[in-house]
Amino acid sequence: MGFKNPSSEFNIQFMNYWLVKSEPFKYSWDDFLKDGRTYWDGVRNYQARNNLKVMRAGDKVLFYHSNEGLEVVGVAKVTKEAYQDPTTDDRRWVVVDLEPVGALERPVSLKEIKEDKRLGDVALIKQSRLSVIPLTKGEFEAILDLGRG
DNA sequence: GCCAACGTTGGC
DNA sequence: GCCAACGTTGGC
Repeated sequence: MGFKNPSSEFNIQFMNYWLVKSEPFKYSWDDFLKDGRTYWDGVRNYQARNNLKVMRAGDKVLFYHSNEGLEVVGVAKVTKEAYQDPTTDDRRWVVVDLEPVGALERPVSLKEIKEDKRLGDVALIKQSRLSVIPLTKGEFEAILDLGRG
């Protein structure tokens, strides 16, 4: 999404939207709030990695609790674009930095997402094992909408 | 705890 | 390049 002007550093970029998964017993939304900022490490899947690589500073990211909770709990934003994953020497893997924006007033469950017509194509449903998922603006806003209670 | 879905690996 | 075996993820 978006396009570059190759003749300068000027970079016109549309906002992109994402959803990332975390198992709350490993790294929860509360841990994230406490840290105030984190690098999103541990991605070891090429498709998810490719998604990390095209994230741009300012992109909005929904924070989803997998395995336990099974719900979207908050919104984050990208504060630093992809760089070498500091937890490995393997050059294939990258992280981005994320900062919390705010919790949803009400968590949005996987069940609700599945039941919402606007969200029928979300990879969260179609590709349940992918841990970094692109969303359209409409999908992102639909989830925020559900999170307003 | 089980199992489906899917990615990766390795033998051929 | 195919495919079986295996490992991992994540929902139930």
